[in-house]
Amino acid sequence: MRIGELSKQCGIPVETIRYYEKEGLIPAPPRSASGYREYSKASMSFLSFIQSAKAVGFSLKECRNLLSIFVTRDAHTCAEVKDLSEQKLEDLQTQMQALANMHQTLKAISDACCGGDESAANCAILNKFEGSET
Amino acid sequence: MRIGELSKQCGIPVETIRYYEKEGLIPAPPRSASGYREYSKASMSFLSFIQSAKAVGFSLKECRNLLSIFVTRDAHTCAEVKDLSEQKLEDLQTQMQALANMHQTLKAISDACCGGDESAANCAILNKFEGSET
DNA sequence: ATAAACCCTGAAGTTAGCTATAGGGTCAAG
DNA sequence: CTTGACCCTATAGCTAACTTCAGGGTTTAT
Repeated sequence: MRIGELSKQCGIPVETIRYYEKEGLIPAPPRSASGYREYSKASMSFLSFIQSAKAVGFSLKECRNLLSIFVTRDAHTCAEVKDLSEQKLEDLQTQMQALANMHQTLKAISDACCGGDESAANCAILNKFEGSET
Repeated sequence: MRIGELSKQCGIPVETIRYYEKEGLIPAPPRSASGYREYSKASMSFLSFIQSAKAVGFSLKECRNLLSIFVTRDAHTCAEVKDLSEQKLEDLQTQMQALANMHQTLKAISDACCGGDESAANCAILNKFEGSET
């Protein structure tokens, strides 16, 4: 299968597949006589692995680590993999908490504003931004 | 006040202050005979405005808009300012929802793994990443 | 008067994850 | 046999928000 076909199958742009190869996420496939990449179905596992891991918040760098564990999984433990998952779960919660804090703060600021058609000369939101130690 | 002093007062690096000026967030201050920027206390309002707005999730571009409204606030309405706040509140919620979805998905995947010291050859997490349409 | 600490500009580098461009070779259909 | 779709490489560009660097002038304290 050539790169265009693989791209269609997994919904990842051709350039992105080549980019992943360059970044060492997926192995370089064999080439045809004319230099075209020739992929097997196994290549799709790698790409769907990346898609899945990205979808739950892993960075490409982290995907690369996960993939390298995956290909040598006999030499790794479940504990190791689960640790990475749980670390990421914590990351996600930390990020959610940060957003929640921003939301709460902004909500309080926003609620103090009348939102009317009068001039913003004394707008509570602008005043808060100017003066407070938010 | 020179830039180093201003930097110390508001806790923003000197380079960042110059960067904000270049990006049009803060007005260019007058210069001394030798070309040094001379700031007044009013400059601190702008910087703390930026800090506050950034802290609740506004991008620098959005900060620039907010600041331009701020400096001409007599010609703007509370409604306009509040609309921007509420839009940002929605943004934050959307981002939180996205993170919550990731967290939920990863939690389910992670929970399926024993986390033990045995080989990851059949690790549920790796299997999910490889095979599923998460 | 000299050294440390400060200031200036303009340009380039950083991170992440691509996307686009230039310039060229290959393959399949009609 | 040529046209269009496909493939290749290497390099540059994109966004965001800075940070660093190179090279040079100024102020302040001793």
